[in-house]
Amino acid sequence: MVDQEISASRGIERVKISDVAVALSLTKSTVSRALNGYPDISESTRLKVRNEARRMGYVPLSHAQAIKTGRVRSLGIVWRVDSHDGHRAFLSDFLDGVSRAVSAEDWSLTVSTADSDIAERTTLSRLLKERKVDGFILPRTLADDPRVEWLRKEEAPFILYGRVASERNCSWFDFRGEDAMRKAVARLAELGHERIGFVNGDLRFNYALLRRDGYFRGLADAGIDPDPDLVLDGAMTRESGETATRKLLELESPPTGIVFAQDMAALGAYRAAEDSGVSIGRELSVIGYDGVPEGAWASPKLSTFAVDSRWAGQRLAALLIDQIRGGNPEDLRETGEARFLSRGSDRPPATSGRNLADFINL
Amino acid sequence: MVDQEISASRGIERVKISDVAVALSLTKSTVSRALNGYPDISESTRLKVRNEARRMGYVPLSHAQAIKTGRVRSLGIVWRVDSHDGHRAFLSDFLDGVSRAVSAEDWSLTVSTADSDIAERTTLSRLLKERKVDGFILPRTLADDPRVEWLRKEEAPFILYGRVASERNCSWFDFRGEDAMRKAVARLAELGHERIGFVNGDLRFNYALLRRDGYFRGLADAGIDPDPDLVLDGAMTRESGETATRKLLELESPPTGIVFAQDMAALGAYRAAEDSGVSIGRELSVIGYDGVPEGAWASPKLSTFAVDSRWAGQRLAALLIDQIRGGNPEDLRETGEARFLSRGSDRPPATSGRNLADFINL
DNA sequence: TCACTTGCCGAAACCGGTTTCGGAAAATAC
DNA sequence: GTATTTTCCGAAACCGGTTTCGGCAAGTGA
Repeated sequence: MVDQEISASRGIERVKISDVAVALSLTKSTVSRALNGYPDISESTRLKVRNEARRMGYVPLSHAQAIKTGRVRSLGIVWRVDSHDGHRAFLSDFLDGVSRAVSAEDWSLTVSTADSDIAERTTLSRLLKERKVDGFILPRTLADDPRVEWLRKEEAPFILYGRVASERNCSWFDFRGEDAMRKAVARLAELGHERIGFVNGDLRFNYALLRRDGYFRGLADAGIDPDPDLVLDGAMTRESGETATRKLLELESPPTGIVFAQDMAALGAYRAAEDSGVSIGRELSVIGYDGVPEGAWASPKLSTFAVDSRWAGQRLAALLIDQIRGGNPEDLRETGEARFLSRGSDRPPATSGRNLADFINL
Repeated sequence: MVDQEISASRGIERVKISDVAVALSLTKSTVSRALNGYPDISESTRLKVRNEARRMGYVPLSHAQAIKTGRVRSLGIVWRVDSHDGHRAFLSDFLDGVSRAVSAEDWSLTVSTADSDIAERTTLSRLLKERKVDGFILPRTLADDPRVEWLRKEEAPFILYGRVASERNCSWFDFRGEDAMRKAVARLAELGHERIGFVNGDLRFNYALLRRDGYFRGLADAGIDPDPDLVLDGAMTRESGETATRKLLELESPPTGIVFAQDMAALGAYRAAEDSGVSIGRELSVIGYDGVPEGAWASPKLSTFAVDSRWAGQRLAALLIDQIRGGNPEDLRETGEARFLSRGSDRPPATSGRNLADFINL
């Protein structure tokens, strides 16, 4: 009676592994091994255990498991909030992808934010020391990323969103932005553009180096000599994209088409063009990269290479879990392709001999 | 020698509480109580322990603590990805706020996504059963939210982002959107508008009910009779905002100003206005709510009531931690004020006797 | 001086799982 | 029919902390 009152006031009692064991007249060690698929448990008892556990609503406490296994079944992400907001639009999709992959394996996701390098390092360190996570997904990969060396030293599993120079012992997922840039140049060249500019992001990021290479390969493919005046970098926001575009338009011989390494910068071009009385799509063609939703609301709509952030998150999480389970990091690398969305912002140059009819029959 | 090889191959050994104890010739129980501030430890040993622990780099494993305390020091959020993307822009700021508050207490944040009610319920249940989190932050509060009843039954701590009808035993943080709507109407009325429309969000959400009340109070304040034709709901995206605006503009006696419960819908008005040959800010005034970054890139810039999502996240996390530590849920409620950003989209009506000069001298 | 607190720490139980080890029963080999 | 595996499960240690309990030594009061 007293017991009942106490348990009533405490609410629903958790069912623990020993409860399942008692209900089946087994020991908890047998129940544990049955549920975890050990080979020394007969098929019949395994079934009995599994059914009874389900019936009783037994779910092991993850931290109780972790104390012996050393695994908390959780991945960590530290999201940088200090930089350009270009990537903000992706966060929702990206997290959704990670969450899906993680949930599919009954793992979970721990998210933190940081507004500086040291804050990020501090957070990584804390999550690792407290063992809140078993490994990290690292967004925003730098060309020479100090996190890589540090996490190697700490012997913490991790995977990069983006590739990196020092390849040893690294896993990653990345979209082949260089291919996209190359195709973007090819596209503009086919349309008849001969002066094609390139507005890159911050060169500290590895993707910027790759995309620059892609741009130059695109030029080479088309037999166009590169002009250093047409290449700018450091533009990852609308504001800086606007500035960069203005600069290019003020050249003696301005470009008729510009490839942007990032959509947000490309959207900045719209205002610069408007101010200069240049019409996007007619006097100035623009191709972006990322596929931000705003691109569909610009007029004309921004032609761009869209990346599937949800897919990236999903693959990153799946690959990292594989690695934590013992997979060889260097086997756990994947890349994906950015999908071209042909919309209104890329057209034949106004000064070109070709006209719209030619283009349509292309 | 062999030991050394083994420990070398295993890498850096974790320092555990017993290591600290041995180093100080104490027992681990003493070390534990010293670090956790028990009163039966002398000040001198407390200091010695704290210093030595720091020196040795001791950090307790969170799951090892959890097994006895029952607390994992982690909050959970299930983010809905199936709805309108109006809230996506906030996610980054919101998570940043939560993360800050949570880190300040040495807690962490577990994030999951869901694309339906049952998926959300399943995820909440799993996180709770496995005890991955000690409590939940619930975004997107419905007027009659089933999550509330369910979590009460499960005896899980939670806090709402948004208020709710059944107040018993609930904590929340919310911005007073109703005040903003009221002020928005007042603002338009002062500018001389007499026919003021209202485009609301989905009425299943509690904020929509509150904001509608605010709109009507604003009308009452200004002595304007409400006209049911001027009130629409269900618009939380650009598309639906566009449609709603079109409908209002097609009325026999269209509004000269519209208050939107959400910025994304308000931005849809820009396209509707453009198509109708109506100029925003001259023939049609518009005031939004949310403060999405896109508003600053519309022309004219969207006047709006901006909410500080980072602050919301911060307060929600702090209040929830208080609750988990034993605070009374009903004492843990806060609201905040949305900040008005006066920009270009609200002006005196074109047909008004007042002209711009009057407005400036207002 | 002796009884009685008080301050402070050690010993040990405990949390809820996992994993190792050993042994009984059943199956197989000879 | 006995010896030897094999199959399958129980017993107990273990993971790394926290918390309860008890007791020693020093301090206090009469």
